[in-house]
Formats: sequence, structure tokens, C-alpha cells
Amino acid sequence: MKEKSSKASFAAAKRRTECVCINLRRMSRTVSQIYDDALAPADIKITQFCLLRAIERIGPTGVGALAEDQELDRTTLTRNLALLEREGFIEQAPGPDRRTSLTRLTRAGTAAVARALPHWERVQDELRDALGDETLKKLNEIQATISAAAAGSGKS
Amino acid sequence: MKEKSSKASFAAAKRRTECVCINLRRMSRTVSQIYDDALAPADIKITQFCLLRAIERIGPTGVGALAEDQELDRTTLTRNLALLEREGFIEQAPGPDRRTSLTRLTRAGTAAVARALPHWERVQDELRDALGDETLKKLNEIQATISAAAAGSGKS
DNA sequence: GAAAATTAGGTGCATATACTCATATTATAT
DNA sequence: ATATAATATGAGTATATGCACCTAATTTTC
Repeated sequence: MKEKSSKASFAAAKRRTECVCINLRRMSRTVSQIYDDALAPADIKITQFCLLRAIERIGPTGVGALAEDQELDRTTLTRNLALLEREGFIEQAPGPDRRTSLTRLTRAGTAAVARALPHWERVQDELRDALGDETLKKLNEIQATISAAAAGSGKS
Repeated sequence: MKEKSSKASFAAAKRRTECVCINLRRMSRTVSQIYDDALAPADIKITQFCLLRAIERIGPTGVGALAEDQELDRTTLTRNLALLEREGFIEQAPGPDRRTSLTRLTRAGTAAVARALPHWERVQDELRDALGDETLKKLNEIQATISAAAAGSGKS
């Protein structure tokens, strides 16, 4: 159990801690596939499911506000919404402003969420079993910290 | 400090634990932008930097083996490599097999990694400061668990 | 040794993501 | 009232990602 040197141990520990970013990207990819597989019977992707749920939660909303809520680039959201509209899951209503139109769920959209929900709950529970409840909470905390840090430094 | 009921508390806790997948995707997006911003002076993206480093680490390799190492879809990797080749950072050498050609770094690729490395180390340290060393280790553990779980269930 | 199975890889298509630039609308300052 | 600033959004372009399908080369079977 002897160590070569404390310097070497430190270097080894640092090496084991790989790039945080690629680590997160890898987890994101892997877990996205797990969720997409689980939602496949409901014929919807996890990204779209969560986007529909967000719109359902916050009610009719403009693109900018929704993008801020999701911490997603506004122009990315525009294209994601276009797909959901093509599927008939959302529709545009006139907003308080001629610049803005409000996005809201259609009946088909509400139905799609309801249809996919049991599948989502199942895979979410499976992941909870695999990782542990504390780990899931920890992930939420880390996410909040990262968002706060990014919001603090980035925007003007 | 009274609770309405243990049932309600449980539901509230469950609600606070949002979709793990979207949580990870959000972190992945946010952190990727932090790293991309940090690497911008070196004119390279974090995805490409880490891919170059992986090739540097494991030496000349075929697409399939590299994809497995990165836990990245093989066809995704093909296109990511095409961009790096276009930039002159990697090149193809004949493999042991007429089906396979080995990818390796060029001098320009090695130089690009060296040029970006200090920027990467800086942002990595900043994130370590913001999140704490224990959290970074925890993230690595979670990543390993997720990969193991996905490998265990998915592949045949 | 030839047919069949396996292995290695690429292409077409689709979604997800973000940056830059352009446009239209509203609010503000004078 | 008008020029200007601020706001809200979309379109063009580019990278990242994965699935279904296809081709070529090698290995295995008989």
C-alpha cells in the first residue's frame, strides 16, 4: 500500500478527474439514449417530451421567455418548437404584442404528454434505483450551481 | 416547521427531482459553452480538443475502437473526424486491414492540443473551484456508473 | 475453395445546438 | 412627431449526435 510519492498521487488523482465538460457530454449522450429508448413506444423523444411538459407547466409563452426558462438558446428553441408544431403538439396564439406570439399545447400535445408520462416515470425510477436518490439530488444541486455560475459571469 | 403530510413531502421531493436526462443535457449545454468560450482564443472547440487528446493518448486507431473508447456513436465520430482532418489536425494511415485505416495526429494536431491546453487547464481549475473537488470526483463516479449500467443492459 | 457470417466503415436523413446577421415592432428621448 | 434605442424574433450556416441502410473486406463453415 505504499505510495510512490505524494506528488505522483496528486498527478494520478488529477488525471482520473477527466475533463468535466466531456464527462457531462458523455453522460448526456448515454442517458439521452436510455430515455429515448424508454419513450420510443410513445413515439416521442425525451427532449420533446420535456419541452412539452415545460410549456404545459408555465402556460402560453413567447419564445424568449421559454428559452430563458429552459436555459436554451433562443434560436435552438425556435427550431425545436417548429418540429412540435409540425407534429400538431403545439400552436401559436396571438400575443400581447405583434412581435410576440404565444406558444401553447394543443389537445394532441396534452395527450402526447399523458401518453409518454408512464414511460418517463418508469425510466426515471429505474435510474433512481441505479444511482440512488442522494445522487439524483446531488445532480440537481450541481446543475443549480452551474446555472448560477454561468448566469453570474456570462450575461450583461 | 410542521409538515402537511409525509405523502405531500414525498411528492414535493419527487417534483424537485426533475428529469435526470434534461438535467444532464442542460448541464452539458451550459458547461460546453463555458469551455468553448475559454478555448476560443486557441480557436478550437472543447469537443474537438478532447477528441484530439484521446487520439494522442491511445495512439493510431480505427474509427470503431475510438468510438468505443469515447462511448460515442461510430457514425458521429466519422463526421467529427472529417472536420479535424479538414483542419489538418489528423491524418489517415494504412491499417492492418484493408477495411481499417488508422487515425493519428499530425504535427499541426499536436500543436493545436498544446496551444489549447493552458486554456483548458484554466477553465477546468475554475470549475473545480466553483464546484469543489469532491463534486468533480462524484461526477466521475456517476459517469462510470451510468456507463456501466448502459453497457450492461444495452449491448449484446 | 465457395457460400455464409462477421467485421469495419461510410452515406442519407433527421434532430439538437448555437452563433451571426437581418427584420419587425415597441418604447424612449428630444 | 420623429429619430433612436431596445426588444422579440427568424434565417443562414455550422457542429454534434444517432438511426437505418449500404458496401467492402475478412473470417468461418462446410
